[in-house]
Amino acid sequence: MQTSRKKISQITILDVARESGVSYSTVSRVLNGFDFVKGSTREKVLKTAERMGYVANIQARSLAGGKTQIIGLLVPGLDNGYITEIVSGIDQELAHSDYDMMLYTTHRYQGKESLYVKTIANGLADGLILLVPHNAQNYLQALPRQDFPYVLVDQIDNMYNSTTVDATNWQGAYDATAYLIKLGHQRIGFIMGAPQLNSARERFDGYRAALQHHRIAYDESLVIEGDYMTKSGYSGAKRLLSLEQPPTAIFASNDLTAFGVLDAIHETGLRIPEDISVVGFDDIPLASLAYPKLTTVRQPLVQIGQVAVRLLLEKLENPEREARRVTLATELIVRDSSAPRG
Amino acid sequence: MQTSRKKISQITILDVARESGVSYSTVSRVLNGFDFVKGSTREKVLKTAERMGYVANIQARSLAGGKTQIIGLLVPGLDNGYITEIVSGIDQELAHSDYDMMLYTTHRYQGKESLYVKTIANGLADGLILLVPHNAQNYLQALPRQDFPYVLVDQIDNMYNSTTVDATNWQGAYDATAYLIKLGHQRIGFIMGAPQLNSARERFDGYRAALQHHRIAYDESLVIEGDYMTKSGYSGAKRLLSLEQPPTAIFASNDLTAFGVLDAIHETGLRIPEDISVVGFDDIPLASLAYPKLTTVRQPLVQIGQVAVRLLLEKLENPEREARRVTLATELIVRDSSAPRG
DNA sequence: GTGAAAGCGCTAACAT
DNA sequence: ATGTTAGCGCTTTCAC
Repeated sequence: MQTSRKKISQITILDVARESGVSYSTVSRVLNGFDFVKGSTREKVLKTAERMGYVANIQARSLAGGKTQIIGLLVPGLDNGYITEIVSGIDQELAHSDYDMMLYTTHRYQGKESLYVKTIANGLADGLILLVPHNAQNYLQALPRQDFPYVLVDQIDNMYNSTTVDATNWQGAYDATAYLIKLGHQRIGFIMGAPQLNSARERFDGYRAALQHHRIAYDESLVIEGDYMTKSGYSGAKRLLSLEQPPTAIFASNDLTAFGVLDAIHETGLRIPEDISVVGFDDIPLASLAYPKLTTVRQPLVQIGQVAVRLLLEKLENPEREARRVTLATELIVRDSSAPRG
Repeated sequence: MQTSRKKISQITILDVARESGVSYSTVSRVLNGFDFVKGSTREKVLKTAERMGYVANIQARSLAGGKTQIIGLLVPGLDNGYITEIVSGIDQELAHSDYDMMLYTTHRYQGKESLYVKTIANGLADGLILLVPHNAQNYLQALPRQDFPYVLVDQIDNMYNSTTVDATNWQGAYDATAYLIKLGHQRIGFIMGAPQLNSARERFDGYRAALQHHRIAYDESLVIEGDYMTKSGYSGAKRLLSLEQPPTAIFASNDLTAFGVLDAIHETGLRIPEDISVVGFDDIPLASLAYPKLTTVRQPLVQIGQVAVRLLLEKLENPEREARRVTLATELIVRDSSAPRG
């Protein structure tokens, strides 16, 4: 179990110190951008460090109580345009900062999440972004004390008062449903997302609210449980289509689900949108690549990631800052998968 | 510049030692699975560590010369199903091991790659997987001595004798082209990938070889430079379609490019595959979601990731192991975007 | 078998 | 403005 590899010899701060004729800590100060260093000394140190190809040892820095300039990112998985878009936003925003990103996937690793959080918070990173944590409570509990800076994305928590970023899920779903109603659709199927997720519940509520406001009776048989995955869209649509009175439109809780719906409908030979309309949610990049191009509710995915980073950076700079919740607006994007009721 | 956050107090190995009435180093030995520890002691230590919620500090472990149980992963970006599929394979395989993954995106950060490599190799990780490094040489050079374990995915390097994983790009392209020829196509457009990538050149060679073997004259006007991105597929197809004698089939160097081709063709009103056939490469998940479903050359993406991990783990266990190159087979997947010449 | 002690490379008081 | 020194939490000789 012990393959004690020799430590690869490194150029340390000490080497740089020796080489540039100053002390140990002066080099540290220069490297950390401290003020009280003479200009000429700073120059000299920087130059020799550069010349010697010095690279800071993050472990040591972290251990000694310094910052790692790394922010941890916990995501369920990478198999989803929704996630990767947000990650991309995080990535972009981080590029403008001095921070690097370290990404952990929790997918398939049940129960490992809290270990990850602990490890990250133990010093591996200066801050943490939790993407769609399926049970935020558990994770947050794992945080050693609540003073470790973190931001929740697309999931609220009601135990700790966390800083969060999300989108107007309710409003988005309401808008999409109202839009379909305006097109003349009365029987609108709904395929729900993973019910443990806040967004799924909010979208469901938005759907129902729109029906109610337009005096359309809520029909339980038109609502299918799902999990935000393509498969659930496929099977859900199959079920809806086999109803005695099938819907003339289907609102899928996210685009991935909508793709499954599209597929199921294609198989039956029905035409989209002539025979049946389909609307998704998220506007992931593929939405406009699908055939027909998907009408959907756009979440500003990239922006969500960027805002998450900004909020975290704020916290990092000023730990006393109050937690807050930022909710970004969604927008209905009408493409080719929806049309007036035929 | 200095927001000296207090170090968050941790449960250390020392706490566990005190609590279980043994020494400091005994705990370390137990935690590292050393042999010479009495069974009862081991039990006791393990139990108290568990009870106290002890989580190892990776920084400290690494600094002291231990292993981090982290493998670093360098990817250009996450905006591509091709990458995320491989990452997913890596992730899956890692789940069966004691290692965690730390992912770095180099996208947009020109010149930062070698810094990353250095940082990672400095102790942040025990090994490194480089995904499609655009100029491997530069990175590898950065590795402090050549004894840091790493694996190259989908890119060969001819300077250092690196362990690599890739797929049969040449053969795959040959097969796809030969298939189109067999369908009766004579004028086959080709949209190339990013020319600095090995895979792009190999696929191009495969395309030409197939033409030659079937005695079809190579027509330069049918070959468009691209970069593996959707846009280049779109603009490339537009150009091909506006030719005096447009091709009856287009072979795109990857699926992303093929999507752009599909889009461009749809816009002109031409039917796929009746009027024109399209073939891609990679078989990313969307390939079967596109309309029409894309005929493509499947790369075993997930498997590539898995193999990369296995090779790295081998190296980790036995640093003396020789470098080797594993090339996995591609497979032509015929779907709905190709048909005999009309 | 187990404990004591010396670092790993760095930051952050504390001096000067 | 710069040097000195004490750790951070851990692994790893070296003793016992």
